[in-house]
Amino acid sequence: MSMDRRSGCPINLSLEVFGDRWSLIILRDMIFGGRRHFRELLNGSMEGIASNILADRLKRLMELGMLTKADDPSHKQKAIYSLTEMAISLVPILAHLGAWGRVWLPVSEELSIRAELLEKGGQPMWDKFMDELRHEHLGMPLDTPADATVRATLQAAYEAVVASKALGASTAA
Amino acid sequence: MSMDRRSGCPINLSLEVFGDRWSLIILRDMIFGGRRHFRELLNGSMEGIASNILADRLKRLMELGMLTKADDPSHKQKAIYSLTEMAISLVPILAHLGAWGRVWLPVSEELSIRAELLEKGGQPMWDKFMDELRHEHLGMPLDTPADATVRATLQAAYEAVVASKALGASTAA
DNA sequence: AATTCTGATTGCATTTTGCAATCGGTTGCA
DNA sequence: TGCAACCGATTGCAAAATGCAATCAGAATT
Repeated sequence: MSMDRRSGCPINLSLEVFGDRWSLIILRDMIFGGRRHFRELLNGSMEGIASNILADRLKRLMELGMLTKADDPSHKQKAIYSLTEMAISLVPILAHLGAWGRVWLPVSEELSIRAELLEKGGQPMWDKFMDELRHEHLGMPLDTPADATVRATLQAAYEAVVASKALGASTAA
Repeated sequence: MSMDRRSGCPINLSLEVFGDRWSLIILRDMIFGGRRHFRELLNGSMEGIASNILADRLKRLMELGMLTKADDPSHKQKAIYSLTEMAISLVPILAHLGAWGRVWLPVSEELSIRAELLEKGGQPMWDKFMDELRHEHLGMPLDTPADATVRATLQAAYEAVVASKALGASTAA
């Protein structure tokens, strides 16, 4: 992954950050999956990222200022990766991207429910989510502490679809 | 460029469409630059795309349903590339991406003025722009014909910044 | 003491990219 | 009629990125 700086165009520069097949997947798993450790990202990735690519992209995202790394007090070898504000502010873009993909690409039902909810929730939901991420990753106080976090809400919806699909399959069989 | 279909996640599938360094640049030049021909895209590209990469991406974007190709009546060898609705509906994503890049990346002043105006214009401006693109590329009637198109407005702002920078440089020297 | 888990690194084959040269056909101009 | 410029690509080749499996050393668990 080179860093050409081919032009000062905002879209081009953004593409030089995300214009590969893994960087945004890693950020997606951190943001929506709540993953913070190397192994979580490695094994939890649905798309099966290779460890050398993961290591390379984590390093690159740190150099770009999207992530920071800190020692995990509970384990001398563990590193905790945190999102920076630069990465947290991608939430609206991810929401739009998910919404677009849901319309135009062959998404699976259970994996697109999150995108659907996030689209319907709109800016208020994105703001709440970003606030929660700032709390988790930057240690900032929550604006308005809520009983159900956005991530938990999305996760619950996902699991409900998976359960209903399993039920439908078993009754149909 | 392979088409893995690594997972049915909307973000992943979107990334399998845009997750490279050129596809979105080509769409940007077609959408904001109004380019329709191979040579226009080849020579007009600020980032200097190679002709084989351009040919490959145009083919791929057509396979994905983002572009169509038609003969140019004025020239037996010329092909006109048109955006499909799938591509036109990327305008809000490009607007967000530009806005994000403008905040977090070392954009140049003259190249980011468009992103700034597009961000300030918000959804109404995006809607108007998409309407104009549908007219240009799909032959649809304009909802509300306006004197100044969005593209012309953005282009004029760009040229004003270039001119003022040139003026500033000459008076400073 | 042995096993498992941690965040990586290494080697290697395959694929993709970037670059320059070139292709056969078309057009505009002298 | 000749000829240069232009049309959308294609080809060859070196360099870089990717995907995959094996492996690493230190730390924690059993």
